[in-house]
Amino acid sequence: SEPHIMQSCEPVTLFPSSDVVWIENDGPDRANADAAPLLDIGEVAARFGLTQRALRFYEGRGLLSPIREAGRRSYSGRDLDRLTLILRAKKLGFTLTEIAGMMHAGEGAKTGSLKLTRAKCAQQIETLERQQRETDAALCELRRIHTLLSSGVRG
Amino acid sequence: SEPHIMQSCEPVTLFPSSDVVWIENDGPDRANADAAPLLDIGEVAARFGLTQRALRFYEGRGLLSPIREAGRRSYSGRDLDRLTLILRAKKLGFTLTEIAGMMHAGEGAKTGSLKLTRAKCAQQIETLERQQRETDAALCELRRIHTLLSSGVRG
DNA sequence: TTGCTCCTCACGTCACGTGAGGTGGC
DNA sequence: TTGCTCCTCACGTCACGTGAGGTGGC
Repeated sequence: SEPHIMQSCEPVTLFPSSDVVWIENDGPDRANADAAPLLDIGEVAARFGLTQRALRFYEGRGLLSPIREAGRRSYSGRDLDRLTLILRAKKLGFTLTEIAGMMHAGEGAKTGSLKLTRAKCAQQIETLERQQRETDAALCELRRIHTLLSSGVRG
Repeated sequence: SEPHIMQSCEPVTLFPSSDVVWIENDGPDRANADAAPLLDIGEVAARFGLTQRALRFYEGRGLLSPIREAGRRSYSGRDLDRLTLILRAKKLGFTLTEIAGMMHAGEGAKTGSLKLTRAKCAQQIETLERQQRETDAALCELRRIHTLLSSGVRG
């Protein structure tokens, strides 16, 4: 019931002799449990802490494709697995366009997983490290200012 | 000629008995040097490492207002001072809307400086710290994946 | 009939990028 | 006339937020 838990070890599959990782979910059982009831958009939004608008937006971007029942979206276990993957990739800082590409590359080969190349991984690390340095510098400056405000000029 | 140098100590003025800081520039002499030649948008963009589009956009947001000479924008020393302030505040992670507010609050009181309250400063620190934690977690995971890719499966 | 949840446009936000078509002076 | 720099719309991008107006079943 808590999709936001911090995991210290996320499932990742190495593809032998290749520069590719497949990011996948730990519960390959849920997708098989097609007996599980379908969820409507309100339920999914609540469980994942998203807005309904976000879910519709992901669908518009081709990342999700729940079936329709009487015009309403109905999400299967497989849809929830995909959504979990999307959110994991988002946490890693990838754009929806990038995630769509990684999903597309996952289909056929290893359906239900995201294809992440070694080069892409390294590039993302560099991007986030630069961002980290910039935020560090900003925090340093802001803390200096805040210290001035706290310690100073009260009398 | 290098506007991007890292400064370990940026000029900040304390307003006695108040929870307010005025962020200002160290060169209050340049604004007086009105004898300095006016620069066109191409020059300013080149000197500050910005696009002309960005400068026009800041103007549209009311952050800059260079005079027009024969239809062309002409930037004074005072305009360059304002631009320097804008870029400093951007580095601290403030939005243009926030910067406009800080500039507005600076006019009349301490023209040519940005008004930063203690509360706003603390809030911004919290925002950046949360962002820092999220990026940290992402980097941790990406490095783990990258290590797997590097060390693993070559034979 | 009211109330709830869902639906589809479609415009707004943020900080610009990117042409499209036109002007002025060398 | 060509070439350069500047100009003003105005649409595109990113990931949604936010109504606007309408539907179906309890």
